[in-house]
Amino acid sequence: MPELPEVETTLRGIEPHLLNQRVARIIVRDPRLRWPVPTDVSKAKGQTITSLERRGKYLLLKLQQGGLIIHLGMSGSLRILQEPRPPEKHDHVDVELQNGVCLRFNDPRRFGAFLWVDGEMQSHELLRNLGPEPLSGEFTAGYLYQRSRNRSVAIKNFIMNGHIVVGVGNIYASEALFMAGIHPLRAAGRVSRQRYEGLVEAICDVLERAIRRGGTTLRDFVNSDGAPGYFARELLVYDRAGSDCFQCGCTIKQKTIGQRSSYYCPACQR
DNA sequence: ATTGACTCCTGATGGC
DNA sequence: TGCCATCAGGAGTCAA
Repeated sequence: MPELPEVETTLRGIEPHLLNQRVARIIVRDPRLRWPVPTDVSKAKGQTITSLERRGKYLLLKLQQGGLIIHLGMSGSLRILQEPRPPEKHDHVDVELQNGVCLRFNDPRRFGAFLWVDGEMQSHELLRNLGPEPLSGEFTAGYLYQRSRNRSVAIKNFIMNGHIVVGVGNIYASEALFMAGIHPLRAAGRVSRQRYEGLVEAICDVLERAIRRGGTTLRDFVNSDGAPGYFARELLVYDRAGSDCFQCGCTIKQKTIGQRSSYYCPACQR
């Protein structure tokens, strides 16, 4: 479910409640996530949370010694509870603070992750080989152009590949390709340098606007207050199959690309 | 090295 | 009401 804007929204929501706070204990009700929640997470007990960061769609909670990696998968969400509340269905993990606040991880589909790292977090296997942050200076047309040479993979899959660039998921990939006028099936290696300029601009623009709206809620995304995001009303193509293209008026198409639904305008995107 | 298919899991929705 | 098929904001893993 959550892409970069939704994870960023979650981070901004939880950070003020967690930063510089001490962990009282971690309760694991159901360790069966994407990987089993390790018993090591109890090492957080008694430690202060020294920083919270986002890397792609991963949330990093750094402690004095080690840290937690949290990924929301398709259906995960984090909530801040100011006072104790009985757990509900799929509330798999709680991080209880000594001041009584609780960070609660809920994930119906259990594709998310809740992991412990002993040493430097960025050297963790899951993070080590990730591509640049799309909203950083490293993410440029030149970079995408160079990485894409001689590659036949569809441009939509290419920009959704976290080893190329992090954080761009199924919604924002469709949106950015529409904004840049690029057909989602076009081979990444057959996109010109100039059109990569437009694509980089589109990716940054759509992600920044989505963050401002608190992310996209299509079905079940909620922020750390339990509120939805409001970017869905600004989507140009995603989930609009059969509707009129806002740009040219012809019909938005839906096609499965790399086992994911993709939306595009066959006239505007080439 | 790249690629594409498969997999994990629960819940919502729609057709019959 | 029930039953079944299909689909869903991710991404690691495997085989070719």
